[in-house]
Amino acid sequence: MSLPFEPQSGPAPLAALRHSVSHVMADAVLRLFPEGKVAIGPPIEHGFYYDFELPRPLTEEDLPRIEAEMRRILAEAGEFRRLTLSRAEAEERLRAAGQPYKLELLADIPEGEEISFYEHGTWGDLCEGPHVARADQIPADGFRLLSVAGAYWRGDASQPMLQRIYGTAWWSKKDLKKYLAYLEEVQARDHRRLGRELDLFSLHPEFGAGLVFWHPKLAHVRRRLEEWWWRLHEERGYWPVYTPHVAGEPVFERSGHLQNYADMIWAPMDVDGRPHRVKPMNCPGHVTIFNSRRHSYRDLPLRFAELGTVYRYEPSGTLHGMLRVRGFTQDDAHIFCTPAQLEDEIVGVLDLVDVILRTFGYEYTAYLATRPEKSLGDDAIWEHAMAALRAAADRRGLDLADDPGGGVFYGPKIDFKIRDALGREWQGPTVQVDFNLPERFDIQYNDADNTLKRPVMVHRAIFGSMERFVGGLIEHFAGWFPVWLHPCPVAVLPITEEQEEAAAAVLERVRAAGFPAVLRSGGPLRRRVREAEVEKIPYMVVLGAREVDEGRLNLRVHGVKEQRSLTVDEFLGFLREKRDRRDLDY
RNA sequence: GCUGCUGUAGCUCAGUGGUAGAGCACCUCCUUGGUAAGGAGGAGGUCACGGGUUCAAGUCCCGUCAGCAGCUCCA
Repeated sequence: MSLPFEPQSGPAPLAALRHSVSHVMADAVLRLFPEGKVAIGPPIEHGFYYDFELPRPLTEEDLPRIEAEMRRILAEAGEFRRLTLSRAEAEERLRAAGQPYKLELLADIPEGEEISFYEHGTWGDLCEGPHVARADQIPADGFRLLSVAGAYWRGDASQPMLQRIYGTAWWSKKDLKKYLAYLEEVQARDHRRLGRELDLFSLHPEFGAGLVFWHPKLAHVRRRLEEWWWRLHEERGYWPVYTPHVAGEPVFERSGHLQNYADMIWAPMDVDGRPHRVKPMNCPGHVTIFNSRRHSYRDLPLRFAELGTVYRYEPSGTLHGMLRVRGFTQDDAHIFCTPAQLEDEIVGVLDLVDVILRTFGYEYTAYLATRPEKSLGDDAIWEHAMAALRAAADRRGLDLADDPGGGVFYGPKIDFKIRDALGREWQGPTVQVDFNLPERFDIQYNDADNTLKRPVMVHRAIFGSMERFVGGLIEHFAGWFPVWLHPCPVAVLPITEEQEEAAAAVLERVRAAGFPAVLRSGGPLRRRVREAEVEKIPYMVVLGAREVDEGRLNLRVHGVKEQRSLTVDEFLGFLREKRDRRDLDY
């Protein structure tokens, strides 16, 4: 993740600063809670955390107190000293300090490795370092404690839950302020907040947690995306299919989903005495269509596409707005091809991924996820698939980072990570080769030599889920959708009642050209301009007596200082161009 | 799912165990306005839900549901 500013450098790497601040924080927390136990406290991307076991839960109100204590410590701490101890000495010291978690960490240090402590003032901690040299190098106004949350000891859900304090630290107050401003920007773009403010979507517990209601404006965005998506797929030889949302349980036993992911599938419902399930995936449906007749090698590759809505029973604590939900629509497709066609098919997918991601201004990185420990299929077939993925990426000039062992049990894949306007990374498209499902459903084609062969299957999704992708777009664009997606790019504002008729005529023409628009009359213009701006409407057409006389309109564009005078035709031409080129700016 | 926090008007939030509040949004009227908040009035509440303590609960206790910050998980 990259930040929109270049942080100042200091006498040590930022990570050393943050690590040191985390030590000072642990010192401060133990001064306030002498019976507390400390666990781990590493530097992280833009700050640090430290995990504690404390006699009572911390609240946000404790953070300023801890910060104050930290500043007291900094004033008197002096040097950060590194000392190496023998294992016995270290054990003795941690036992005396009553620090069971540290003793566990010590026991994990392999024999023969150096055991080091870092001390400042009266505090010492088992630690590899590195740290700053002296406490006075830490700017007292360059750090801030941010939040408290639970975290399992060693990240293991069966271990005790500790309390984690997150903080951030920089070499200057200026950088800290910039970072806090960045966090505020992240908050201001939060799709849940914009979803409410702009009336985009809602969630309703009485319908169920994690089920999204798309309000008209966001539904418009989605429809535009879907229309474009279908056009791109039809141009590339995909065929639309529709498959049922519910299936008898044996379908998911055969696919293996029930055995492997029972927890993630919604509870069964009884239909005519037989258990049925709501589908967690679209692939069994697509395979079933493939299998409904005998295929020739001449049919391949066969590409089935569906905006398929699936339901997965995600744990309650993981639900998050539109980004992590229990019902969502995948932009799913399955390609059935011969092993020899695999590489070309993957090239086609990589090309489509690039076309789609570039349109939104997303940068992306691709990862090749290789064979995991637990997996199916023999080595030769894995090798062939990985070679195809690599060769395809190579032909596209796409660099593949490695994700060793990150593949799914049924085959290797390429995953994309996308970077949004704030430099944050999101889970992006995925292309997966599958050897398992063709096997399980015994799918075949009749080859040129009149023998039955097993096709290879490629799963791929580009948006991933409409919910997650559109939620991400809300944040990426901060609610300012580009013209081609915008649910209402134009507000027509007559200055007085005198211009209402002319305004209505302009409104009609804008709408007829395919752009949603609203007419807002009554009350001061200032107010209506503000309201349209708050609603994130990029184009305001202002009509006063002057404009009506001249047969022109006055155009106010978001983010542009100068107003423009245009005819309606010029304005519509301008809008069409923005739309058809899918421009990202206004 | 786990830990902690939170749940009061559509939104953001005040509210000592004793008659339910503000700003914004909404509605009505006035204002006819030149590029980010004109004025006045009005309506709006099962204080998340279910139990309990108490003469009395928005307020204290327990449970449920949901949301939030993380953790674990995400075929």
